[in-house]
Amino acid sequence: MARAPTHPGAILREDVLPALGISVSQAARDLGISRQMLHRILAEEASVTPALALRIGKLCGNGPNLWANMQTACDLWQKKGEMERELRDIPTYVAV
Amino acid sequence: MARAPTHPGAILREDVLPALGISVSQAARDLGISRQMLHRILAEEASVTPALALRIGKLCGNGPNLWANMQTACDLWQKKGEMERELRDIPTYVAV
DNA sequence: TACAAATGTAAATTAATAATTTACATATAT
DNA sequence: ATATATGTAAATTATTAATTTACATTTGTA
Repeated sequence: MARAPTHPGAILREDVLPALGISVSQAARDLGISRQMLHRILAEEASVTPALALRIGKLCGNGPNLWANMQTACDLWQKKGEMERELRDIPTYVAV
Repeated sequence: MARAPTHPGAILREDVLPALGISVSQAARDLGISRQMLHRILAEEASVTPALALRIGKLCGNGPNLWANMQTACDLWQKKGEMERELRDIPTYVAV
């Protein structure tokens, strides 16, 4: 079993905000979201929706894809755990 | 301006279901979702959530990533359009 | 030290999205 | 002709995202 993918909030918290040298409050203001929302992302409690990926991507200058893809990896990992039983019942059609 | 990314429903409709040779109703049964839901995906009206990407990935045998990533591309494209004004107001911090 | 601004969390509420259910009109195969 | 499948739509329910309000703590600085 591989290990859970890194949540984008961890990267923001550990690497990005320190590198930018701005506070959580300032970053939230810049991003145009509430600081509570940003706190929840940094605590890995809230997910980075497409809208948030676009905001963060603009702030950091590297676009939304990195953030959206990290979140997608987390979503898939989590759902896969929740859906184990249901997924077992889905057949796999093998290509002819 | 690049063109809108392909919706996963288009691939399902044009390529996958024909190749599998099963009906929409049968695919919905196999996937464990309502056929109305599958119809909406095929019509590119509903999005492929992580849960759906896992289901479709199991059915096709190639995993959820292709489906989830296609949907993410669509989500980002759409939101980017809706958020143009807000995104303009977000500054970009340039790395030192 | 006092006080103002910032910080971190939590809970309540509102808004947006996902999914099912019900319904109905049409088509297709036996 | 009749049962099964198909395609769509609308109403409802469930889930998730986001804001707002609130409060206790910390930090900088006058």
